[in-house]
Amino acid sequence: MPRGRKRDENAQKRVLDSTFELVGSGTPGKVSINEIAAAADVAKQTIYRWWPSRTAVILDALVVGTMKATPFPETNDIKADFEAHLRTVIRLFNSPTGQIVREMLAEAQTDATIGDEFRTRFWQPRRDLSRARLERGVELGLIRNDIDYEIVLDAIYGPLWTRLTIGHLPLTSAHATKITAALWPGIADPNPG
Amino acid sequence: MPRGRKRDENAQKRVLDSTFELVGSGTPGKVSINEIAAAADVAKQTIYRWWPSRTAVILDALVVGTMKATPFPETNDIKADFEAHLRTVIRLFNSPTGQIVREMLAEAQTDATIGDEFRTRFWQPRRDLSRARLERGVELGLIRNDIDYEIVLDAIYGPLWTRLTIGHLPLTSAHATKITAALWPGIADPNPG
DNA sequence: GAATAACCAGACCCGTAGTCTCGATATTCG
DNA sequence: CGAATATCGAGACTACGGGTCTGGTTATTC
Repeated sequence: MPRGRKRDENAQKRVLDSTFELVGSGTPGKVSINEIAAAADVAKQTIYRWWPSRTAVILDALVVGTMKATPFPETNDIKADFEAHLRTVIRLFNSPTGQIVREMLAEAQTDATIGDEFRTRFWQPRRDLSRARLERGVELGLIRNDIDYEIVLDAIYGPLWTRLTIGHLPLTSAHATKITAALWPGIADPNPG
Repeated sequence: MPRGRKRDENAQKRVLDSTFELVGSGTPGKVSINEIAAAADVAKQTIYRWWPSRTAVILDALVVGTMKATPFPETNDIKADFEAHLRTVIRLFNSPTGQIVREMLAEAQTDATIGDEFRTRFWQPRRDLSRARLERGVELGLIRNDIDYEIVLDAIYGPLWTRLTIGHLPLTSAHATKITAALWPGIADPNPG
């Protein structure tokens, strides 16, 4: 048995919750570690004992707080599945989580390590799910077997990503349908079965 | 005639050049104003006399250094025009300019004012050109007249933007062709003429 | 030659990420 | 119980960057 005082799991949770709340609340400007510590009612040192940097805390808050937020339905209507999935992503991007994603993205632009972690822990899992669904569609004969998966995935998520990060136009759930509709002619198998 | 010493246009140019060079060189981490001042051989105060903030300097360096970098060819083959345009954008994103764009994007995520300026001075001009080209295609009967321009534009630039900012996969000029090919079935007028 | 405004150099202020110290509190083992 | 260990909170401290201010100098106009 390890000696010494036990780690306060509750404090850890308060840190992540406060981080999610503060960063996600759309407060203009960056959220400082001091603010997080104060909001979580925790000493700064306690944060740095368990996370290596401010950004690591935020990424954890993002991943933990989004664990089960973008499910991928699995029916035989793959197009409808994608629409439904995109709607959940859109809802996510318009929620506090979207704000946290933007913050992580910002950090990732000038810190390659953060970029790696962001991709590994947030981006790739969703993308892998989506790719698997495309592959399944090919098996079922619903999707052309000569598509370039990575290109199609970029085309699916790219529009959402662009609106989230550029903010040139709002992102509404109607876009799930519009994007799917725009892409499907190039994806659907013209000779199904 | 205004009294006093004239503004040193050359110093201004050195600032923008040094900024472009430093930020674009892919040096990991942020470039500080002190570094820019030193590289441009200019006093820090001289920079702040002509620009309101560090970010404003970088945005200026971006816009000035990219003025004529993404031309849009105009032939009767609109699809080919788009491919050519995308190739220039891809080349741009893979050049030092891409690094500067990422830096600006990062700042824009936590500063709405910067976001506005970035959109107005960098993003929208290219997008407007592109939209005009789409509209022309509709006039010529090459493009469906029921497309949602904004959705199509997002679909065109989204994949490039995603690869630049996420970096999950490399962005090569071959993507210009692939993206256009993937989108065109949903764009081209099925009954041309 | 006086007034003006830019220039360089560098001190200075302030806020933030991250470290360090210290005294208090849990927990385990003997 | 008491020694050893590891956490905790509080807050001082360092390092550094954005941005301001001061002061001495130089160019320009009247």
